[in-house]
Amino acid sequence: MTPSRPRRPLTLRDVSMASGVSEMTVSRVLRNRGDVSPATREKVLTAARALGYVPNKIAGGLASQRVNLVAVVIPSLSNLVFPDVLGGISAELDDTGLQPVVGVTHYGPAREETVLYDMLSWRPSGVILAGLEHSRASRAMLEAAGIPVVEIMDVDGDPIDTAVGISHERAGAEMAGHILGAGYRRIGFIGTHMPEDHRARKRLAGFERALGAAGVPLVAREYYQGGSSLAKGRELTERILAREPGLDFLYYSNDLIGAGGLIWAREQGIDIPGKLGLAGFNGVDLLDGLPMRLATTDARRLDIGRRAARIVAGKDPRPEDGIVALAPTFLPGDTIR
Amino acid sequence: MTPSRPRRPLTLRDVSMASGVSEMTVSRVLRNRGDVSPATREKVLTAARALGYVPNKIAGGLASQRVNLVAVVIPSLSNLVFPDVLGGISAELDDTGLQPVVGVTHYGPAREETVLYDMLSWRPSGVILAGLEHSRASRAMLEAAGIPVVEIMDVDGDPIDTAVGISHERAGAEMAGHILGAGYRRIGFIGTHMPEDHRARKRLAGFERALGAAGVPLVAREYYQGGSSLAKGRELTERILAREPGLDFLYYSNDLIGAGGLIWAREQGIDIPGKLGLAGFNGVDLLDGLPMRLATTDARRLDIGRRAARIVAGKDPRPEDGIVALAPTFLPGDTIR
DNA sequence: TTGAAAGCGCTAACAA
DNA sequence: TTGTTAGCGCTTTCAA
Repeated sequence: MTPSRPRRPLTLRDVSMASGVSEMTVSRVLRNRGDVSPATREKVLTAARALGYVPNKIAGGLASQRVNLVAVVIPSLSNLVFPDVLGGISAELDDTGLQPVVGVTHYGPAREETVLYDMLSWRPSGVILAGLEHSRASRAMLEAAGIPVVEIMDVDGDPIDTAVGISHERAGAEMAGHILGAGYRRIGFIGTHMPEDHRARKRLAGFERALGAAGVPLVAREYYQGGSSLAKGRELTERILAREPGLDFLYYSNDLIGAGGLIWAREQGIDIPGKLGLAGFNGVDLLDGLPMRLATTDARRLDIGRRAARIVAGKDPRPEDGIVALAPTFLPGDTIR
Repeated sequence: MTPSRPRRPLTLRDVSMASGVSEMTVSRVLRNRGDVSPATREKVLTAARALGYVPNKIAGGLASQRVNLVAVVIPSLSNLVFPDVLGGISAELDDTGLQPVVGVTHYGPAREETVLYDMLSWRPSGVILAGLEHSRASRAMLEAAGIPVVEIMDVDGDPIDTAVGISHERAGAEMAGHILGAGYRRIGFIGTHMPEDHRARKRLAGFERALGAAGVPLVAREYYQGGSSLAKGRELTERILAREPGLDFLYYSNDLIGAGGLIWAREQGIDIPGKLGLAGFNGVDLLDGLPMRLATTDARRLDIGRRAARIVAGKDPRPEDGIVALAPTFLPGDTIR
């Protein structure tokens, strides 16, 4: 038999009355806290189930001054990379009783501020947020919150508390090394319109630095606005090669536009990787299965999520210097000779 | 100057003392509620900002018995379709003061139960969840919650409260109509291993029903486990055609495996859409830019998110029969002749 | 092992 | 327009 629709939400007191056990003891049973006799325990659980009681965490959180939430603040969900990071986070949080709550900023610092304010107002046990660049107000809020704060994805900068990620500067530089090592010399770059995307900017900086150190200039760049897609990659690749037909390598700021470029170039009958080499960034496996595998860098998304979660959960200690730098890994693919 | 790290979290009282205004009035200012003189208002805001005060929603929610959260429960984030749904939801919630909170079930009914229990314990103002199939206990919880519950994606079934989605039965049947209309007769199906994916199952049922009505049998099916990817699509397509070389059409349960099949078939030099036609499902735009555009059905993800959110937010009334059926839309592409 | 009292930080309702 | 009082539903603390 289904209990009828309640007019008033159920409270501990209802369970207490139904079971003839004090509220306090009901509370203990429902949280598996303290010693309760098996008999009492059974009575309480039966009553709670019969009523369909769901504890009120609002009240519980207020009374205990603790809330089992971890705020996770990321720029976007449609980016392919963040679902992986989230996967790592929730896998690692799973056995801790902590729950991730996700907020999305759409790469806007003002929006990030709002999202942080909203999340902090729930008094979470920790914060994981993408990037090291935040507004003054955001930093102030995080510092004042008095909880673990882990900035993820990037380690090129000054963390508020702890940073877990890769050095994008280094990822760019290492890719330059592989490209130069393969003998390419007329190199172009295709990426999102910068200011908001700090990590892409740092990769490009590292990339250019390493090229420069070898005396090779970056011959051309093509920027775009808005989301990444195969179609964007096609269009930009066509455009940059129209402008600079002599290019023999294209470094893309992500795999998706890189794959678009790859598809377009193959359609044009361009010899890849002979005449033209290509590389992307991220190492998304969604694209496995294309006719040719794009060279790229594994950005260690899953590991970043895991390590960040471990620190927030107190499974790992915060490192002295507050920085956990993972190694970006070059994935050769078929598009570098 | 930065305020020093607080030992004790700030409360309204701190703002009250710092500004010389009563707690109640501070509360009013911070919520823009009731009439407050501009002068008082200014005093309060200045003090709050100087201290770096962030209101405590736990306490607020308990006192007001209202919480501006909407629980959104979906099977997966890596599915490409759910980020779109979420986009629709948060776009529509944006000006309502309501905040979506996302929970992920990984297609497990038991996991769904846990997630729902956890979310309901925060006493959200409404619930949006994917699908019409839930455990007995989940249904009971939702019915007992006394808040708007919108089940999304699917309308083939009995909603707990309200359903917003497309009829997958109809989507399958309509696709069959287009395929038959184009003259294909030896048709195969490729999809995920069923039980957990009710919507794919319903599409297939509608598809077969419509084929059957035309006296055309479904010649072959190929199921797979685990996530979708281009690689999976290649592999399954190769396998089904090895088994049934005479097939002239393949209907895939999603665009990603369909695209994998498309890429593989082109590599084999198969004449598409002449010798072999292909269609997927969802209408994900991530894949725009492939050499050939896969025929598919737009599952109306964004609209579903928007309509669901409007109902939860009270912008739209709940329809009498509790069902908002959107029309799945055929997108022809280049893979049906 | 169980229970009683106090109070978490805020807001509803009412009073001034 | 501002302030006072009570209490939201739970857990902490202490006592039995």
